Amino acid sequence: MNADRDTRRLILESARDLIYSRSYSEVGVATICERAGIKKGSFYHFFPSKRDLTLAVIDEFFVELKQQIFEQAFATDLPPPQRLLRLVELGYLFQKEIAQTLGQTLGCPFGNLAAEMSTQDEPIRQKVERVFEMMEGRLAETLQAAEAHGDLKDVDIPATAQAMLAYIEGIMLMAKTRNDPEVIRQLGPAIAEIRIRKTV
Amino acid sequence: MNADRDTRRLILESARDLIYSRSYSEVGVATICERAGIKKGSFYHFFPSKRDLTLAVIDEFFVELKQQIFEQAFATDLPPPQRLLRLVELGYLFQKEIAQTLGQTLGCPFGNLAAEMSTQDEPIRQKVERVFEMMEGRLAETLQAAEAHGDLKDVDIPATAQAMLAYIEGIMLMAKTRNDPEVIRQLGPAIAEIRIRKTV
DNA sequence: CCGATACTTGACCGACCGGTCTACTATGAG
DNA sequence: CTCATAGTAGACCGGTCGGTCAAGTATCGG
Repeated sequence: MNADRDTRRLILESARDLIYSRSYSEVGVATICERAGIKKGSFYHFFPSKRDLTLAVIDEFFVELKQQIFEQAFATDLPPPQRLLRLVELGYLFQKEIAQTLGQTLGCPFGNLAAEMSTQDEPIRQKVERVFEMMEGRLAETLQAAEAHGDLKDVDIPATAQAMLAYIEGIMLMAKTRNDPEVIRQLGPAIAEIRIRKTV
Repeated sequence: MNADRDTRRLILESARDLIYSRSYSEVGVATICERAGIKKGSFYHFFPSKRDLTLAVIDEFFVELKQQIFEQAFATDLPPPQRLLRLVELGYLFQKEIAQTLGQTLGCPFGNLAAEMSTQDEPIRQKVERVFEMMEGRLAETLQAAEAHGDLKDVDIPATAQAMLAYIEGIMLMAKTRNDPEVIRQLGPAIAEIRIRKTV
């Protein structure tokens, strides 16, 4: 009953790595089990289906990136606009490290799943949508703070947060398509320019 | 030798629709043949592999969208900045129409393929990269024109064009994820704010 | 030490995957 | 009319897909 958690974690981590670096459809349950060093029977003891595993992987990934990226990026030691630049820089570093070990730029794990699965699996679509909403919330808080500082006026904060997330996702997709993390560094700073004005 | 072209077109169009509305991996050769009303033997007479078919589908799609969207958007009857807004509006209308007939917002066909396939199939990745480069070229021309009008200063035009494309791709992905084309309308106009300044 | 429960194993399922092959037919040029 | 070639049909291939199942073992509380 403690190898329990171990096996579950093993499955979760091998699935996270494989699905992120390839795609949902390209990775089979057999491959996930092989990488985790377990057998299919064990897999289905912990997860009722490949889809449910994927739902859990999304949660897992979000917790991880929250700790590794968002909490650092949005720390209040810098003024709000510079937190946006730090977010982009951390995103770059994350992709850069992956590129150095795998030789490939993988982009955003949530964006990848959204693009592949949104029309194919409604629960996965909804889960990614919720992850995006949480990211937008963090961005909106930062914009709120900027407004309080007097750095921002007449801006529709939720819409601008959403636009900034869209821009980040776009940059990540371009980096993946070009297979070059430097794209993030070059395009990233323009995030601070994005504004959706209040419609009065 | 004229049913020839017909069959090829039939395959191309059914593949375009199916891959766009689902994904590369989710659509099998058998399904494409079924929708096209032909048999597998005919398929492999025209295309050596599913991948080669997909390469042809990308070309096909690009020609189509160039006529349906880009040529209209970038027509010189409007001043350059408004051409960007028209591009976004045409993108919205395109997604809206699909949403009305299919009940789903599909996003950008190239972005979808890039997200799914970039790490899996190098020729497909390169082809999508080239499509993106062509779009960036069109955007850069428009920025060039804006600069000539005096509407733009000290801007790194190729980088800004790339950033604008990233933003468009991001918006399309958000619209797909939320399954709502209105996202494009709400976030689109901020494209005109994006600027990457010249590093001197 | 017992019994229940958690966990693991590996064989197995039908369906589908991309792709091949042979035999057939339709069509064009000479 | 004839022959070569383009196109079509459909059975077939080994391999993989997600998922199941029965039988076993390890580990637990009592």
